[in-house]
Amino acid sequence: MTGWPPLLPARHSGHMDSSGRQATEGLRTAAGPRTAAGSQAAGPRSTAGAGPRSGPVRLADVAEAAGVSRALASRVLNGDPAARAAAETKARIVETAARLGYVPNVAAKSLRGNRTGLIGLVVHDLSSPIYLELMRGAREEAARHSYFLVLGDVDELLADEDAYRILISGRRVDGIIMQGGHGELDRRVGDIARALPTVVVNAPTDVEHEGATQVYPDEVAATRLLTEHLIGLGHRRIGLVSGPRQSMTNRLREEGIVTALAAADLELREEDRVHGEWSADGGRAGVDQLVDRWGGGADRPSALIAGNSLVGIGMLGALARHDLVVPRDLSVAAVHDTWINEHLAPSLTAVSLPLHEVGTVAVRTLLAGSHGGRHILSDPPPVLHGRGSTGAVG
Amino acid sequence: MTGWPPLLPARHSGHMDSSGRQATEGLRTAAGPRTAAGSQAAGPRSTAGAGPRSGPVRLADVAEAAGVSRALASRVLNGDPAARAAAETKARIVETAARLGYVPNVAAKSLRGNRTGLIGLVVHDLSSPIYLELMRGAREEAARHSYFLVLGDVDELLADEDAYRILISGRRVDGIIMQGGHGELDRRVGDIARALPTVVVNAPTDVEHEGATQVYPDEVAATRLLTEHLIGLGHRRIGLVSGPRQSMTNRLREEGIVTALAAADLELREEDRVHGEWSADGGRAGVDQLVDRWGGGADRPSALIAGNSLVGIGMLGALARHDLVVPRDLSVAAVHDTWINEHLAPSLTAVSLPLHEVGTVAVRTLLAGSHGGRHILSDPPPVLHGRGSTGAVG
DNA sequence: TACAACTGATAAATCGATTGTTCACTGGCA
DNA sequence: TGCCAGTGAACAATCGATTTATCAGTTGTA
Repeated sequence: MTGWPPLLPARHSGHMDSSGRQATEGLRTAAGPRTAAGSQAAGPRSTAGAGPRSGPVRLADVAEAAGVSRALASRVLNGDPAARAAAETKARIVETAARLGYVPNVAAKSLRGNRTGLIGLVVHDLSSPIYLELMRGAREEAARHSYFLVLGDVDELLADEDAYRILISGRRVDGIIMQGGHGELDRRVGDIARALPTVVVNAPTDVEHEGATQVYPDEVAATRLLTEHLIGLGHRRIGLVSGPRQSMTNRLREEGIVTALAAADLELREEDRVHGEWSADGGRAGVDQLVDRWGGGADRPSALIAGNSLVGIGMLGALARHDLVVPRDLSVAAVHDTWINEHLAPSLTAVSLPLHEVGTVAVRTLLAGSHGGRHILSDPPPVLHGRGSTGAVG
Repeated sequence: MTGWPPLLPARHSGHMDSSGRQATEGLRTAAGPRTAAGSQAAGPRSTAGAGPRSGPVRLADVAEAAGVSRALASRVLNGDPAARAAAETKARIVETAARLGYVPNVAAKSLRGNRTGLIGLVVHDLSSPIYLELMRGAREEAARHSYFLVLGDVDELLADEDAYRILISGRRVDGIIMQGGHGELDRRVGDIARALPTVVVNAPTDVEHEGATQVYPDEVAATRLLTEHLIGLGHRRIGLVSGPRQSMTNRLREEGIVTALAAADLELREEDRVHGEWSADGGRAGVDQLVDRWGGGADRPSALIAGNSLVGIGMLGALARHDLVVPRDLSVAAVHDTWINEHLAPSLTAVSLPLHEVGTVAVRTLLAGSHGGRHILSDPPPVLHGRGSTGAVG
């Protein structure tokens, strides 16, 4: 009625914990002591005297109710082929478990089985709709295998030695999926991968981390498609506002653009590209910088590619503020198709990457045992969504 | 080198699992059998003959190395005041643990302590930037208490009896934070709260779920502020595009609007409100509907309030498509301030709600033992961010 | 008639940490 | 000397499930 009894347990005064946190603080689940019976050592089963048990149903309860041993109950309920039991017995066990509402205790399973059923998902950009799609894919695939996702944060993990140790070394999770593209983290991937199966997603790095598998979409194909679309519309000079120049993601995306342009005997001019952050602010800053370069003159690209969706949103806003009308004065096309794109004014042309699949495959790879190396997803291929922000040149 | 040995274990042919999933599939961590020594029953400690142990460092290892019992090591490392040990001994234990790189096994701790260190976060709208902020707040607060968040999905949980049972009854998490506003789930909150400490966030429901605490921001104050802003700009007729009419969230938001309007002797006309989904699509549909009602005439509100940020984005897009210029023809203001708002063209005026704090408080409430009832967050208060989408009437 | 093989099932060890209880000492005091 | 209280620390039960041996019967077979 009044809710849950478990309050924060009385705090110990001295903490040996290296951090200043309240490690002991927390919840207690409902169970409580099973029977007040304290010591009754090895006496012959004292089935008498004990109440009907209050806590959750244990395997032992099922076994007892079904009149078999815990061992057999365990095997039958887990579908262990080594469980040689009469069909009738099997049925009885299963039925009893269902009747009693038996649910295995996860902690006990983990302890014994050395497997937690959890996958750590370590991100550093929880606000990006781009990353969310990946996260959803991962979650769904994990669920399919009865796994759950545990959320971690890169910066926190790096800042907090303890959290880091607990997550990585405390065997709290069976494996880790990390969002790459975070310099500091990228440098520690090796350590992590040595402790746990590790998959790095969606932001390839140059270093081939020992043991960590990389999973990412076909970036080159995506920007190639985008560029071909623009060329098809008659654009001959195309600019780019992207993320950090040296990041591998950017380099791959540039590669796609350059390739497509080259095929049409065009090139990506040095003066037409700007590099900054992978964010809306970055997009705005990029546009400001370009407009500044152009100085009001007409000597400018007729189309701009946004390094990602966020950058694209920032660009549209900034262009409007500079009184440049899209697509009349300038076409804009972005990498990543999110739900926002079609609601912008003008709606934003974009190429979609299979981020959902990246998440899916990351989990699958992890569960199958990661082997290091890179895994480029080319299926499904990038798809172009032509919208209002791109128009024919002229 | 080749990566992680643990592949998917050979699959059992027959599954007793009620679902069709591969419950046994998964990862195995590195440990492996500790020593090949099989049976050596109760013989006097055979410390000899065993290698130096390959797996992770256990408490027993620390104890042995420090020359004390496991019990004492445990107490000292946990800062248990009941640990009466010479200062020197304590120091030796702590030092040894550090030197060996001891990290407690989470599963063992959970099993013994009946506490997992995990909080389930069950959402049904992982793509909304609104909800993300809440999620970040929750994650941060959880981390502060050495808790981690486990991600769940409402629909999945409802659809998959097994997942539901594992998460709720399997003692996989110590408590649950649920995103309210999902009819089907709202109806089952009572069951869940009976099994686990439960907090429902950000979408109040009428039913006072027994045992579940509700935490949400001061919706009324938010829309009141928004409305006052518009009235201050000279608007006398204000419309609303919102979510489901009967949802409590909507009713509270309408209440704020009506209150503010009444204070200025104005009212919210029936014909000026539209109800639909809490999404950008909903916003678009709402505008389409209103425009249809107006039929091109000038008999319409001079300002519209968007029930939330997503709706606002959809509205701006739709208005542009109808050739209505914001804010010249119509002002628009939304509930929720997200990063997108300032990048839209025009930038979107909005009132910010303390979603981050909702997440924070939800976790804190859960850890402190939830007591049922409602918890309305009025600190920090809603803040108005005036931007380009609202202008003086005229 | 033995011996092996198979059936149906159980006992007990194990996973790693926590914690109630007990034990061996050492001084202090009568 | 004898007893009590306080220190410093160890024993052993426990949490709940998995799994390796092992066992008692029964059948088949050489």
